[in-house]
Amino acid sequence: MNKPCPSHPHLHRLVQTPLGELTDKLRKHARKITGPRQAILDVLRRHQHPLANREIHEALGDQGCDLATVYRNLHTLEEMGLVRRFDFGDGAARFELVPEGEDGHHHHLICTRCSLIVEIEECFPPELEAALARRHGFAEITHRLEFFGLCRRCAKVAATQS
Amino acid sequence: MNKPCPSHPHLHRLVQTPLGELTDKLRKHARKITGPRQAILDVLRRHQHPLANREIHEALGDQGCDLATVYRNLHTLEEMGLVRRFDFGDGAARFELVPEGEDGHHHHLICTRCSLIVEIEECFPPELEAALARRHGFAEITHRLEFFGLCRRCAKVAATQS
DNA sequence: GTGCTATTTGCAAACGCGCCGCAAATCGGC
DNA sequence: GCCGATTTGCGGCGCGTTTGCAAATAGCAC
Repeated sequence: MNKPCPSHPHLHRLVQTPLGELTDKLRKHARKITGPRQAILDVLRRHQHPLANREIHEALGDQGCDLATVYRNLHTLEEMGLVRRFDFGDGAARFELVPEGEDGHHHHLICTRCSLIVEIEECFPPELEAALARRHGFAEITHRLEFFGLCRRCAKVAATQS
Repeated sequence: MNKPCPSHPHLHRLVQTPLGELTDKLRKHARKITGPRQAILDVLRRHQHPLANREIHEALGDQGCDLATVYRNLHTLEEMGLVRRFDFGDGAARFELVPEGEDGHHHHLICTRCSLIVEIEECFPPELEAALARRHGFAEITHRLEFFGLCRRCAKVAATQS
C-alpha cells in the first residue's frame, strides 16, 4: 500500500499516466490534467471504499494539495461522471471512482458502530419506482438508499455488553 | 389528560395541554414539560411536512425560543421517539411528528426543482432487506430511502424551456 | 404555597463542512 | 518557448449544528 516502489514500472505508470477515459473526458470538457487531479484519482483508485474530502486530502501525502482543491476537483470529476457522490448522513460527502463505462449506481450497508462499509448489489425495484412515479406524476426519478445496522463483530460486542 | 382532540377549535388548549403520550414519555425519561417543548410539538402538529430546525424556529412566533433550544429539544424528542428525523441531502435535518403508537417509518418523493414533498407508502421490500442482512451478517438493519425527481408542474416547465 | 434540586434555557462562542475571490502558478496548444 | 485559459493556494466566509456556562424553570416533597 506504500508508494516507495520505483522498481515497479506499472505502479509508477498508474500514478503518472492518466487513464484513457480520464484524458478523453477531461479534453472534452476543456479541462487540464494536473498533478492534484491525478493524485486524487489515484487515491480513489487505491481505495475501494467511498472517501470523504478530508480523507482524500489526508491520503494524498507528499502529493498533497490544498483541501479546497480537493473539493473543487471532486466537484468537476463528479460533473464529468468519473466519480460518484454518496451521502451517509453524517454530514460529509463521500466519493467513489466510477468503473469505466458504468454509471456507478449502487448502495451501501454501514455499521453504525464501527463504520464498516459494505457495497451491496440490492437496489430498489425499478417496477416499484416506476409505479411510484406514475402515481404521483413525477418524471426523471432517482433515489438515495443506504442501509445501516450492526456488523457481525459489533453485534457480538453489543450482546456481551448488555 | 385525555386523548387529543385536534378537531376542536380550542387551539390554545392544544398549545397549553400536552398530549397524554407526551407527558408519559417525558416522565419516563425524567424530562420536564416546558413551554418551548410544547410550542415546538405544536408547530409540528400543525404542519404535515418535515420541518427544518430553522423553519420550526421561525414558526414559533411569539412563543419563540432560542434556536439552540430548538436543536436540543428535537434531539431529545427524537430520542424519545416522539419525532422522526429525515435527511433530504440538502444539509439540513428535517423532523416530523410521529403518530401515536407508530414508529413513523416512511419515505418521501421530492421535486428537485420546486422542493415539493410527497409522502409515499412504498418501502424497500422487507424480504430483500432480511436477505441482505443475512448475507452480510448484519443485525438490526434499517434504511434511509428518499426519491427525487420532477413533479408534474416542473416537468412541464422544463419541457417548454428546452 | 414554599423550598430544593435536577433539568432546561438563552447567550455567545466555536465547530466542521463546503464554498468563494483573488493573485500566482500551471497546463496545453501554438 | 510563448501565451491564454484553467487551476491552485490561501484566506476568509456562510451555514447548520453543537457546546459551555450562568440564570431561569419545572416538578417534587413538605
